[in-house]
Amino acid sequence: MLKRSFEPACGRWMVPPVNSSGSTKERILGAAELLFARRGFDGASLRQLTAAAGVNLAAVNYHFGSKDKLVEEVFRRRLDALNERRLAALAMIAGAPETTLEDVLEAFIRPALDLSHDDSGALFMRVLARAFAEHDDTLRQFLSANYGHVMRQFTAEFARLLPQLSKEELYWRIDLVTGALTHAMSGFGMIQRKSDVSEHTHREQTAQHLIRFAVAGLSHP
Amino acid sequence: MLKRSFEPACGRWMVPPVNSSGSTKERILGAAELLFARRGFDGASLRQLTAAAGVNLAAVNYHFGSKDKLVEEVFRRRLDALNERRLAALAMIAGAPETTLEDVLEAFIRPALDLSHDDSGALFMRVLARAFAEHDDTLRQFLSANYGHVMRQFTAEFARLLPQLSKEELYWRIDLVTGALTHAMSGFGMIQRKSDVSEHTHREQTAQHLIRFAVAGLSHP
DNA sequence: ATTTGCAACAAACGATCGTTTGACGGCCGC
DNA sequence: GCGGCCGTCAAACGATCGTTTGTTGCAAAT
Repeated sequence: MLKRSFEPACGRWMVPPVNSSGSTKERILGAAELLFARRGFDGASLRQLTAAAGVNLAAVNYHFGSKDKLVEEVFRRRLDALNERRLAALAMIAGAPETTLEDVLEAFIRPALDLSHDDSGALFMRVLARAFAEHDDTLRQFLSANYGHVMRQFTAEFARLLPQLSKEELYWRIDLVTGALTHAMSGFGMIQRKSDVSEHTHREQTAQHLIRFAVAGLSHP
Repeated sequence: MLKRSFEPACGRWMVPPVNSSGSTKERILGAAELLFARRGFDGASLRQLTAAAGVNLAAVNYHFGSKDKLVEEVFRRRLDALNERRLAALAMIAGAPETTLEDVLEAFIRPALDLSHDDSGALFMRVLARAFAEHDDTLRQFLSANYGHVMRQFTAEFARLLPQLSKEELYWRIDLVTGALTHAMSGFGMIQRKSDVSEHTHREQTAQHLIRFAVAGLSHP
């Protein structure tokens, strides 16, 4: 396949440094996050993955049952916490008369921003973006079945704050915001930020631009 | 891997109907577009691909040299024509005093819209969206080396029409617009449009929403 | 002390991968 | 008619894939 980025030297494929901390399960999940982000779900093999995690090849099928189940677990581990915090933040402001669009967007984006403060969390954002682009039916059904209610609650609040928009118009705009958001978030954990700004301020800037952009896109006449 | 959509019956994996028209090369390119869109570059194997095209397995390596070269050719075939039309449309309006943001966005989006009027063109939009999400270095370098000048010319025109924005601010907004655009375009060729609107009007609506959304996102205070 | 159960391991399984090979047939210029 | 090229084909190549197996070490329970 298209030459992957880090295989030139070191024999067949270079193995990221072994993360020697944590249980076997956690080491696998961490390595999976890294390699799924870099090479995709198909592109990352269990052999690379287990080598990077410093565990035996059979450990994946032992602890997770299959590669597909591992993929689902990678999502579940992050999304459970992420969406819980999103809903908590939304609950603080939903329905209040002084709530603004910015507040709702902040409630949605801030937890993702916090999550990506540690490196592996940032990698997960790229995994998530990849999943969106994959258009894989099984994966989409899994995500919509387990986390669809989150998007539904946020949509309801958007609808309250934008009563002038028809339901269809609102869906269109939210969909486009989702695209921009996914695109921006997937940039986390990349190298291409300006080297003179810290990763932290880069993320903060991203969030600020994203929120102002989304407000404009959602509420334009 | 994650169960793919169409393998339940028909033995191992179902083969899309053989496109019996055109040369071997064109049949391969057509089938590649379909399967790369559905299963990704890694996920689509040459055996599925050649079976769908109704050609021999060895034909890919004979006509294209390798699978990677085939991937590049899939992009080149569409992007050459697409970006030529984009630049032509831009040249008609660039620099003119009465040109609006909508005009420039229209020049960028309309050729993609026209391209996706035939089904395989629409599929290519999903392939393109996938490539964006892949973050594959080789593929990105190929795209930026061959078609980077297009984005540069459009950026220059955006800069002219939005003189109040700093260069950095403009880049941010264009990046976010790109995300929304990619997201929306990748929806072409999908099943999930409302069944009571034709594919054609669906694309037209998408473009209209997209342009208005992008104008708001680019020019907000 | 013995049994039970869990986790890790090397090794192998059959399947599928991208690619290469060598033979076969049709078409052209000579 | 005939040698040379070109496109197609079945078959095979070695590599790598996800998964399974059987064994081992070890700690808790009996």
